[in-house]
Amino acid sequence: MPKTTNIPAQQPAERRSDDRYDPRRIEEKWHARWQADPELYAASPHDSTRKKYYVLEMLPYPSGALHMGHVRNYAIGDALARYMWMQGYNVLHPMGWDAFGLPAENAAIKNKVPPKKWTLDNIAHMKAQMKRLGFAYDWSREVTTCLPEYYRWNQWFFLKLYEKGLAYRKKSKVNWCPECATVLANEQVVDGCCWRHEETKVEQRELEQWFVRTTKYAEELLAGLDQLEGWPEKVRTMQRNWIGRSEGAMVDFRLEGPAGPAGNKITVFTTRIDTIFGATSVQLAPEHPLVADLAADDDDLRDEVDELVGEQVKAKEAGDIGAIEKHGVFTGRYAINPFNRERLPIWVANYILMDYGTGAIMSVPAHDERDYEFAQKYGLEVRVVILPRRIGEPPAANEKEEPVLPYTLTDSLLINSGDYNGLSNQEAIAKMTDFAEHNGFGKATVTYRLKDWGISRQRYWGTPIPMIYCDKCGVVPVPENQLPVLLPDNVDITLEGGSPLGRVPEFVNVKCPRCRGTARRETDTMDTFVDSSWYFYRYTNAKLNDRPLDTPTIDYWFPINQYIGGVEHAILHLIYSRFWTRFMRDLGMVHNSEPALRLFTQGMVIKGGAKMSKNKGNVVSPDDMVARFGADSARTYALFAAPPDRDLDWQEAGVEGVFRFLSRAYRFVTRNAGAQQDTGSVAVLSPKSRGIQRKLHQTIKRVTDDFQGRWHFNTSVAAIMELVNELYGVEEEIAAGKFSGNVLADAQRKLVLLLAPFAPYLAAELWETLGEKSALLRHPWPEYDPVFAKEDEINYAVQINGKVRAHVAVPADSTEPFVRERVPTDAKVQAAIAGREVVKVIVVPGKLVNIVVR
RNA sequence: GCGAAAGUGGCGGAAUUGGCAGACGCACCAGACUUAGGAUCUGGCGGGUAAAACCGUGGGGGUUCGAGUCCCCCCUUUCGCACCA
Repeated sequence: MPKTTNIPAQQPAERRSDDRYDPRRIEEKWHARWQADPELYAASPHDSTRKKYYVLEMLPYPSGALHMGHVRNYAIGDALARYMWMQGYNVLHPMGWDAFGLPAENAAIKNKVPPKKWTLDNIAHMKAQMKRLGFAYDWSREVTTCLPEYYRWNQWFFLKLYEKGLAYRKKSKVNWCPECATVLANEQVVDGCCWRHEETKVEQRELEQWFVRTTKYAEELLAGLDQLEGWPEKVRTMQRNWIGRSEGAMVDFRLEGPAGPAGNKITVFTTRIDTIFGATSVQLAPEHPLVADLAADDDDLRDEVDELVGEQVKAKEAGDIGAIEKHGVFTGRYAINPFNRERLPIWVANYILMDYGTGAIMSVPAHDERDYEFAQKYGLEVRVVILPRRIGEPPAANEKEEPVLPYTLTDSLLINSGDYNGLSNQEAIAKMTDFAEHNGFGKATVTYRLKDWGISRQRYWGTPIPMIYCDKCGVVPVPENQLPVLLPDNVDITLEGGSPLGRVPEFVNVKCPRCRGTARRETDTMDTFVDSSWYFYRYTNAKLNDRPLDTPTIDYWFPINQYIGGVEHAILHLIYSRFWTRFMRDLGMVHNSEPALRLFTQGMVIKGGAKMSKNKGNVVSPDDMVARFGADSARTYALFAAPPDRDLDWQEAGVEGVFRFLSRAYRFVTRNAGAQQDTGSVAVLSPKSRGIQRKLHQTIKRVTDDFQGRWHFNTSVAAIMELVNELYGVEEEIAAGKFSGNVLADAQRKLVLLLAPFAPYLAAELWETLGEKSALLRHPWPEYDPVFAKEDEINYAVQINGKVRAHVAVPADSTEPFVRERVPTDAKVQAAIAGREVVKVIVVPGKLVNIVVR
């Protein structure tokens, strides 16, 4: 353990003990008091007299212990919650546990401890840590997702999804993580690897799985982003990209020659139907169903296609499908362009993806870089059909028909396109789509990159999917009144051979709810992102046991005013929960369409330039920080070291600095708490008293502005440090009885109020020291008075030709003409401009004077 | 390749609208108090100079009385997207 300079316990005992900041003593004292008062942080259920404020931090996975990222996240939310309480709001500030998930199973395998015990033990420990850190949570609303009281409603919602046609079962290629031994959603695959195992390549497996129809809300999820002005633009962009809306048209190209089982036409998706006269081939994804037909009697072609499939799979697994070297093979067959009856060769190409659009494209080498590259490689015709020129504009003298020129949809027109020549691209798109629709070989289409959410997991520690398979009746939902389907205990957990629940006969074997015949339960569990998609609704009424939530209560609390968490959930959790909210809205259970008005994504906590991780051995333990410096120092440092949206480099010496600051605040207030009050006759304050009064109000303004605006709590803390430094500067005057007692008492009380959101333990202790009996948390936030904050005198910076050469003090209420006249007469200024001609004098009121000379 | 954010002392960072660059903290240096200091207090602390001048916000240009801040070009880092037809 590294040696530190400033451990309270190591200070000699003979120092004046009442003068020494001992966070352990203070924090243990208040911790005990706060524990005894469960109502302290409770939100009022329905308080129409006060405005509500719902501040939410993303709930943690109970991995075992809090890390510094948690501390930072919660320190931000807690400061905000406490500030809003002091502003008089009815604050809802809850906490819970995202308690299902694979690590519990891994721990079970490794340590032979049941997942439930492991999880609940971890929760108990982490909850104690949170309480010790002084976070003001309303624990009466705690949500633990692995308990039947919660997950039964996951099952209930699943039945609703099924009832509404939003949950369905489908056999398809799915992402499989061999490390997790389970399927992953598309959102959980990052660069071809598992989101939890960054080194593990995700494999493709053909499985029958449950899907949730997130795509039903694709359009709305996209459009809603425009309204989410309180969300970081970065997150909105990421979601827009993920949804990947693309407007275009489907067009059928009839197959020439015999048709096989896959039909007699190729449907392509294109966003650029206006370039269709420039199409010189049709290209299929290697896994397109038609390819099997075309290669039916051609072993060589089949081999070549297999090679293409292999190349694509390899590139996908490597995560660089974008860099794949284009490779294709001509099938020997042709398709007919419905617009001009041309025969186009049909190719199969390794860069065409089956899971986007229709898995088939028309290739227009002249106006698409990829098609151009492919055409160059294989000698396909390049036919220009667009000129980069406005309609009616005369051709430039050197106009050439060149491929792949940059052009916009409005500044261009069609050529070599039959009846459509001379139209702008925009017009052509509309007319050609119409034409295709009227003639039955195409239609306008919107495609999305977003896919339905695969929620089946072949794991034990999750919500059982409430479905039953009956040989006679098929898929039968578990009747609502039989919920919850309880997760059995004592399950043999391994990471091999499918769902652990499948090895529990008393779970699997069940009577069919319809025909009473023998049937089998679904043995997969739900993705844990189901749990976190709606947990924040449950907080409003966590103990309801006859329904998941109470709509009037939701209407009072929602939407969430401020959501705070890591940017790593920009796609996953934040898109699922936006989906879930709309689904609940359409069930009539909530009336908001978005869960959260504002989202804040805090930066990471790093150490020595690297993210804290056990592998790198650079983890700082919150317990250790609390033991050595106290919770207040750890929390305040987490806010002081960097603006909350930036990465924070944890430096132990910095925590010591904050500890020193809190010590100074503590010592000042304890030493001067009993200062005598003025008798009332002092009309004019001493300059130092006035100075403190001014600094106090300037500080109130700075801290309040930070809460209202940018949340740069690092500058808030710095401002309070300045105030404390200034107070130290007047201690002699206080000791001599020359300082205004009223100003001192006011400054001390307000200093404590300003500290309260950041260092709640210290603030509570000092509040009591000052003889205050009221609850600090509900005490009104101090108000800034501009009259007190105003400077008496302004020290103007005087520039000569833009360089500062002197300072001249003038009374603060000086008019601009006065300053303009007074400043140049100053001796130092005179000396600086001696002998030169004054061309111009620029006065910036309250700041500076610039004298331009020649 | 496309898009976004960032680049300021030895370090973390300040400067919200174009107006005194480096607040606040760390580290460091000096002094005071002390048997002692790793406590506390006071002072110093971008480079440079005896003191000035002068030079300094990734680099280069520009606009302006005045640029960390605005404009143009370039470099680096981080993040996101990347044959999406």
